[in-house]
Amino acid sequence: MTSRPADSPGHEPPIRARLIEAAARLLAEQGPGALTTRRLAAEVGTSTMVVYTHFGGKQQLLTAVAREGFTRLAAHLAEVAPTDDPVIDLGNLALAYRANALANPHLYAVMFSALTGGREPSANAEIPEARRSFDAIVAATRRAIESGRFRPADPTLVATQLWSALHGFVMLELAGRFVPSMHADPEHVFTTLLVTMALGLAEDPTSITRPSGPEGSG
Amino acid sequence: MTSRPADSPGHEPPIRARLIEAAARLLAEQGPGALTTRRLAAEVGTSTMVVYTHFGGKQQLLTAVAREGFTRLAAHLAEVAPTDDPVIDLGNLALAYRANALANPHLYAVMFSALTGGREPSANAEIPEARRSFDAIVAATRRAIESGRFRPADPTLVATQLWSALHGFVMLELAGRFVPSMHADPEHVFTTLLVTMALGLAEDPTSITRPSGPEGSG
DNA sequence: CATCCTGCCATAACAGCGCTATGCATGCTT
DNA sequence: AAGCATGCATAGCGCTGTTATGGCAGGATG
Repeated sequence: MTSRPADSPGHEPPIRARLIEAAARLLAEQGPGALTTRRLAAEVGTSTMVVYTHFGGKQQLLTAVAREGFTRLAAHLAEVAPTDDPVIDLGNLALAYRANALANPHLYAVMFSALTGGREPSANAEIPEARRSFDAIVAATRRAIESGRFRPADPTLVATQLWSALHGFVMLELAGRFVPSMHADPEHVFTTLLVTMALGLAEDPTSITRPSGPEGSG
Repeated sequence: MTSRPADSPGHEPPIRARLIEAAARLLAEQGPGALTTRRLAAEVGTSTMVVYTHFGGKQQLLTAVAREGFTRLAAHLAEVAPTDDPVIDLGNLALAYRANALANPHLYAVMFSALTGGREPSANAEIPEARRSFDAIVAATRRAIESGRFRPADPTLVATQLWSALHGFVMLELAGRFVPSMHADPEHVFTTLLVTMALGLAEDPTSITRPSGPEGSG
C-alpha cells in the first residue's frame, strides 16, 4: 500500500486526505484539545507514525489542515454570485466569509494561528491557498474602484483593510467578546461595520445603501 | 509564610503577583511553549502546587495573566494625552493600542484567545479589566460624536467597530500574514485603515486629515 | 501555656502528550 | 528471484497538566 490509491475496494481516498479530513472533523466536533496524534491515528485506524511519515509532525499536519480550511473558504466565496453592483458583491463576500467562520470556528482559529507554537518568524505565512480567498476580495474591490463606486486606490491595499476589519470582527465574535451587557448584538455590529467601511471607501457616500436602519453607523 | 506579605525582607510581593509576573515574563521572552507549570515554579522558587492552590489550574492562571495584560493596555491608553481634536485622539489611541500589542505579542494573543482550550462557551469573556481599555475608546468616540466630527450614533457601537478593525489588523500583523509579496507594508495599511474608518464615520469627510499621502485610501 | 485546627506547600505519582528508534512486511526494481 | 526502498506497528523517552499524600507552620481555643 505504498502509493496505490486504494486499499480494500477501489474508492478509498489516500491516507493523507483521510488524515486531514479526520483532523478537521475532530477539530470541528471536539475542539483543538481533542486533536492529538493518538486520537487521530485511532480515527483512521492506523498508528501515530503516519503523522510523521506523511507530514513530518503535528505542526505540519495543522498547516495542511489550515490549507484545507482556506480551500473550503475559497470555495464558499466562489459560490457568491456576482451582481451588477460591486459594492453589494463585497457585502455578500463579507457575509459568506463570516458564515464560513461561524460554521467552523476551530478551523478558522487554526487557519490564522501562527505564533501559537513559539519561535518561527513567519512559519505558516506561505499558504498558497490563502491567496485564492484573498484574491476574491481583491477582485471585487477592483471592480468597485474601476466602476467608480469606490475612490481611486490600490485594490490590494483596500482589500487588506477590508480583510482586517472582517477578520477582527470574526475573531472577536468567535472569542465570545461581544457580551450583551457591554456591546450591541454581533449582527448589528457587523452590518454597521460594513457600512462604515463602504462609506469610508466610497466615491459618493450617498450611493451606499443603508440596510434597513434609519441611521448608518448608529 | 501563610498570608504574611513578606518572606525574607519586608518588600516582597505576594506569591500570586510573583506568579503572574513570572508567567508574563516567560510568555514574553520565550513564547507560550515555555510557559509550563514546572518552569514557572522553578522561576519563583516553589513547586507546581502553587499554581493549583492559588489559581486552580493553568487555565485560570492564564486568565489572570490576561487580566494583567488588559491592565497594562489600559495604562498605556491612559497615557495618551487628549488634544482638542477627538479624531486625533482616536488615532493616537489606535497607535498606542498597536504599539502595546507589538511590544508584547504573546501576551496580546493570550488576552484574546478564548476558544483555544476547548469547551467552555464564554470562559474568559468576563474580564473586567478589559472594560477599562474599551471604555477609553468609547469615551474618545463619544467626544468625536458630540463635537460633531462624527455622525450621530451610539458611541459604544462605533467603538466596537473601531475595536474590530484595530484588533483584526493587529492580529494579522502579529500572525505575520502581511507578506511583502502580497500586501502593502503594515504601517501603510494601518494608516489607511484608520483614515477609511474615520471617513466612514465622519459628519464632514473633508474634515478628516489625510496623513502625508496624496490619496486617502490608496 | 498547651492543644487543636486550618491552610499552604514539597514530594511523588498518574495518565496523556509529541516524538523517535527499531524492526518487519510489503511492493517495486533489476 | 534477489535486493532494495518505503511505510507502518510497536515500544519507549522526556515532558506536560493534574492530583493524592504528608508534613509543617501559624492562629484560634481551652
